[in-house]
Formats: sequence, C-alpha cells, structure tokens
Amino acid sequence: MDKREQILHIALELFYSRGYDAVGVQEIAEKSGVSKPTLYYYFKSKYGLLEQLLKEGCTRFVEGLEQAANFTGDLRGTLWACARVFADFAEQAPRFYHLLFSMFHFPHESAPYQAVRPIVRRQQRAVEQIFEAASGQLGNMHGRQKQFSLGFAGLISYFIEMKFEESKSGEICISDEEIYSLVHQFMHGIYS
Amino acid sequence: MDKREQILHIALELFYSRGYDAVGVQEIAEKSGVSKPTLYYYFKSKYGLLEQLLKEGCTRFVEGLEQAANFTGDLRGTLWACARVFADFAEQAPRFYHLLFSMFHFPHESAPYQAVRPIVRRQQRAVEQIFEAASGQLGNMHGRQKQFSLGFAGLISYFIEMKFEESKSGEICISDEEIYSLVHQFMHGIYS
DNA sequence: ACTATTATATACCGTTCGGTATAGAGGCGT
DNA sequence: ACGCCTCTATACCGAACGGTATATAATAGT
Repeated sequence: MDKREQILHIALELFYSRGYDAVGVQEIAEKSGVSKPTLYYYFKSKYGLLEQLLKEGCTRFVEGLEQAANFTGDLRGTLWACARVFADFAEQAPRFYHLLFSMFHFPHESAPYQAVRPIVRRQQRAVEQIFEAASGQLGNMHGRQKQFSLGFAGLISYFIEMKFEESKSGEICISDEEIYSLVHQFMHGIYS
Repeated sequence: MDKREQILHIALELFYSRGYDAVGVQEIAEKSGVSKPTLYYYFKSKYGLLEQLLKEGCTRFVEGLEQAANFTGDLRGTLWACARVFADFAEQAPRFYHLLFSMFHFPHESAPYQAVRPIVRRQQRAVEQIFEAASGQLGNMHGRQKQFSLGFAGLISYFIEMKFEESKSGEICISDEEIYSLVHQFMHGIYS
C-alpha cells in the first residue's frame, strides 16, 4: 500500500473511532508511518484530508444510490433497491458508513459537516426524487414527499445502526428478507 | 442570571453550533464574562461541564418520556404521547435537542458520546418497553421489538430534523395532527 | 472583630495543535 | 553530467489547548 492510501486508511480508522476534531494530524502521520510534511504534501490540510477521504469513499455509494433511485413505476422495487444500496455500503465499508452517517448529524457550522454537506444533499435529493416521481401515481403523498423521503432514510439508517449495535465484530450482514420486511413496514405499517 | 447558569447557557450555544471538541474552555469563559478558574470552580473539567449541561437539560425530557412510555393497552395512544414528548422537547429547547441528538451519533469512543450514553440508554429502554408490553397483545411483533422501537425513534427524530431544516428561525412548531399522522404512518404505512 | 467558606481573577504551566521553511534523496529525460 | 520533478524528513513556528498555583474579595457564623 502506498503512503497516500495508508494515510487515508489510518485517518478513517481514527476519525471513525474518536471523531475528526479529537484526532491530531501528528497522530495520523505517526500511525501511518510518515512524517507530517508528507501528509501535507498529499492533502494540503487536515480538512483537505477529510474531504478527500469522503470523496473517495462515497463515490460508488452515491452513484449506486442515484441509479437505484431511478423510479420506473414500481415504488416497492425502487425503495428496495435503495435500501439494498445502503445495506451493501454498510456491509462493505462499515467504518466508513458509520463515520459518514455520524457526520450527517454534526453541527451545521462545524468543519466536518461542511465536508459532508454535498454528500448529504446528493443522497437526500436521490431519495426525494423517488417520492416525487411516485406522487404522480399515488395522490395521497402529494406534498408529503419530503416527509416520506426523510422517514424512509431515517428508518433505513436506524435499522443499520441497530445492526451495528448488535454486532460484536463491527461487521454486519443484512439479508434481502430483512430489507424486504423493512420496506414493507415502511409502506404498510407494523401491523401487516 | 448567575454565573454558573451563564456558563451553561453559553456552553450550550457554542457546543450546539460548533461541537464539543472544536470549542475551547477559554472561549466559553470569555463569552460568559468569567475567567477560566471560575468555570473550573463550578465544573471540575471541560468534560464535567458537558456532563452537567446534559444532565440538567435532559432530566425533564427523559422523565416525561418514561412516563409517556407507560403502556396501558393503547399502543397508538402511547406512541402518540411519546412522540409528543419528543416534539415538546424540540419545541421548547431546540438548541439543546439538536445538540443532544447529534451526540447520539458520535463515535462511541469519543468523549461526547460517553457523556450522552446514559441518556441514550434510558431513552431507548423507555421506547423498547412500549413494544415489549404491546407484544403481548400483538403476536406479530414478537422478536421485532427492537426493530420497531428504533424504527419509531428514527422516524420521529428524522421528522423533527426535517422541521428544523425547513425553519429559518431555528424554532419549530409541531402540531398534534402532524404527530398523529406520523404515528399513523408508522402503524399503517404510507398508503393509508 | 476573627475566622472559615464561597466565589472570583491574574498569571502561569507544560503540551499539543495545525501548519511550514528548508533541504535532501531518488528517478528521469536530455 | 545536469537540471527537473516527485517525494520525504528534520526541525521548527506561533497559537491555542486543558488545567492550576496563588492571591484576594466578599459573605456568613461565632
């Protein structure tokens, strides 16, 4: 692994476990086996390192989500596909997933939130788009697209969070059935 | 306002807007109009200040939630009462609410999360208790209490977050009808 | 009046923070 | 052999960090 990758890897590990602000550049460099100027050579600042980390870790996820959110008439299927993208992401890159979603909730003026803001936006727009496209079919959701999209995203991410808390290894596995059940719950409530 | 209260007030404002780690004790003291040793006189450390802030701000909320979560046979009514407690809290202390819920998502090893952990626990237990009590009535939710409780909490907090993002003033108002609709959505899905 | 306790400030501690000036090593084309 | 570009380290910067030793007002009990 080259040094640049190594730095990103260690930074993820540290930001994940203690948070961006609580981790010093010094420590990242030392644990990566490089000196500080090397880190500053690749990423021009601590913030730049965070940005790059997010950018390189999210590309596939966000693109996958946008593709899955392409509504073609089947709401259940579309929601299922989106939930699957979330779940795959959380399975394949659990630390990264956790870091990302914790940053979603940071104070809006903080540096970490500034860095995730574009990703939050893209993710939210993708999910909203589903319900906007579907509102043509389902009159009763008119004007409630935003409520539904946030509700859906909230349901998914809380479910994944629950899986993390259950897991001892830090790794999780989410079956297709679980996702189906979750989407079903969202669409038809807890009684069915 | 006495100095102790003033410090807590300013600390809330600063932690809310930039996060615990990014705010220095110096700044809190200066903006509160006191010197650092005064701050350390009332709260023995920066972390102690955070703990005290959370404790004093949460007591009423958590107690209210535990009371509302007392299941007496009416699931819809119980969920409604709980959601109302969340909403009241968010209305009455928006900054505090936001700070608290952002800390729920911090890295588990970080100092801020250590401080909110007991509150998270109490809150989760209260909501779980509802579904455990209700599972006697509703066979189909057996074994899924945790999923439901996290799903419910997720739905509520995402809804409130949405209200915050819509609001320009930072203050929000959540009507009884909105809460009813939210609980209904949770129980019967988005189609009804 | 004397003493003890509470509440406050000045001035300082060592450490760590994010970031950089400078220089050297290694390959690479000419 | 020379200059150029990429990569890396030593050693340092001023500022800010969390926290404290010490002194002093003010208040209250006796």
